[in-house]
Amino acid sequence: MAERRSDATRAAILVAARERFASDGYERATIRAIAADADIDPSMVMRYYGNKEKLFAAAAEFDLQLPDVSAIPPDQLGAGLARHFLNRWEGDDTLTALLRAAATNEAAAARMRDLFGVQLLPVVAAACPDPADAPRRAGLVATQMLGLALCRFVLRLPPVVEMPAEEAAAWVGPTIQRYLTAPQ
Amino acid sequence: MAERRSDATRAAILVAARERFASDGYERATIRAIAADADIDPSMVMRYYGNKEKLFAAAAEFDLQLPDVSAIPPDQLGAGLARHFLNRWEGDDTLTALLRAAATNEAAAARMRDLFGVQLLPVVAAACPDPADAPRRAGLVATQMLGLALCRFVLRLPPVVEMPAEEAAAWVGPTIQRYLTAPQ
DNA sequence: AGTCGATGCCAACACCTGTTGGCAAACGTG
DNA sequence: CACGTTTGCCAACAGGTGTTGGCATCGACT
Repeated sequence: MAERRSDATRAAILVAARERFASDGYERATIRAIAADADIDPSMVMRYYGNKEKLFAAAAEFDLQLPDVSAIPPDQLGAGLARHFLNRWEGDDTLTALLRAAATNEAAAARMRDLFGVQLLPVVAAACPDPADAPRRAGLVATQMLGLALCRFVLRLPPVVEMPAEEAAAWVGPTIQRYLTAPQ
Repeated sequence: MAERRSDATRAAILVAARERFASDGYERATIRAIAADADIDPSMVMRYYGNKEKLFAAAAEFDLQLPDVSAIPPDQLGAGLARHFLNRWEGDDTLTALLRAAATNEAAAARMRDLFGVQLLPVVAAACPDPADAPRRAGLVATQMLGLALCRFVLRLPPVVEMPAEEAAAWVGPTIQRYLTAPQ
C-alpha cells in the first residue's frame, strides 16, 4: 500500500483523540471536539475510523515495551520495573487515556485487562519463582503500578504529583520486588 | 425539623444514584435512569437535589470510619488498615461510585483528594514517626489502596477479583506498613 | 369544610451527541 | 484534457441529555 495523502489527517486525528481521551475520558471526549483539535470535519473521523469505539481502539493501542527480565539483576527487578512504568507513563498520553476511559467504559477496561494479561503477565512469569503464581503476582504488581498512575496522573493527589519520579520509583520498587519474588 | 413524607423518596433517590454512579460513572449515570430505578419522576430528582452535580455530591458523601490508631499495635497497623479499607469497600457502593466518577469528573476527583486529605492524612500523621512526612506517606498509602480498589472493583482484573479479601489484605498489609513507618 | 403547602407526574425546552448522505474541489492516471 | 477516485465540508437526522414550568392530587391544619 503506497502512502496516501490522507495519512497526515489520520495521524492528526489519532493525536487529538489521545489527548482528548486522556484529559476527558471516553464519554466526555466528543468526536466534534477531537475533530476541532485536528482542524478537520467530524465526518472525517467517521470515514477514517468507522465509529467512536473503533477510534478509541485505535487510539488506545499501546506497547508497554517491558524490558527483557533476564537482562536485569533479579534483585533490582522491582525498582527497574517501577522506573520503567513511570517513564512510559510520563512520555505518552495513551496510558492515561486508557486508564481514564477504563473507569467508565467496559471496552476500555477489557483492553486494560488484555494489556496486563498479554504484556505484563509473561514478564512476571519469567521473574517469579513458581510460574503457577504468576497471575496473582502480576495482579498485585498491577494494583501498585496502576494505583500510582491513578493518584499521580488522574486524581492528581498533591503529594504524589509533587514527588519526583525517581523518589516514587524508590518507594514503590521494593513493593513490586516483594510481589514478584516473596515466598507464598 | 419534623420528619417529612418525602424523606423516603429522597433516600430512594440517593440509593439509586449511588448504584448508578458506581456501575456507570458520572456521565453515563443519567438522571432519568436513576429516577426510573427509584420509581419516581426525573423532575423529583431536580426538586430535591437541585442538579446532577449536587446529587452526586450528596451521593458521594462518605466516611471512611478509620479506626483510632492508638488502639492498634503499631506493628499491625498496615494489615489492619488494609483489612479495614477492603471491608469498607465491599460493603458500600459509595466508594466505587466515587472512584469511577473521579476518573472523568473533576468535582469527583476533588472530593477524592479531600477525602484523603481530611480523613486519611490525620491517621497517617498519628502513625508515622515524623509528622512532616505524613503527606508523602499518606499519598503512598493511597496509591496502594486505590490501586487495589481499582483493579478489584472497577477494572475487575481476574486474579485480583478472585483473591479472597483476607489474602489481599495479607499481601498489601506489609506494603502499607512500610509506607507508614519505614525510615527515609 | 376549606385552605395551603407538599408531593408527584407530564410535556416540553434547548442543547448536544454519534452518525449519515450528498456535493464540491483536488488529485492522479490514461 | 477527461476520467474516476480520493479528500474534504456542509447540513441534517434521530435520539438522548439536563432542566423547567404547569397542573393534578394528597395531607394536615383551622
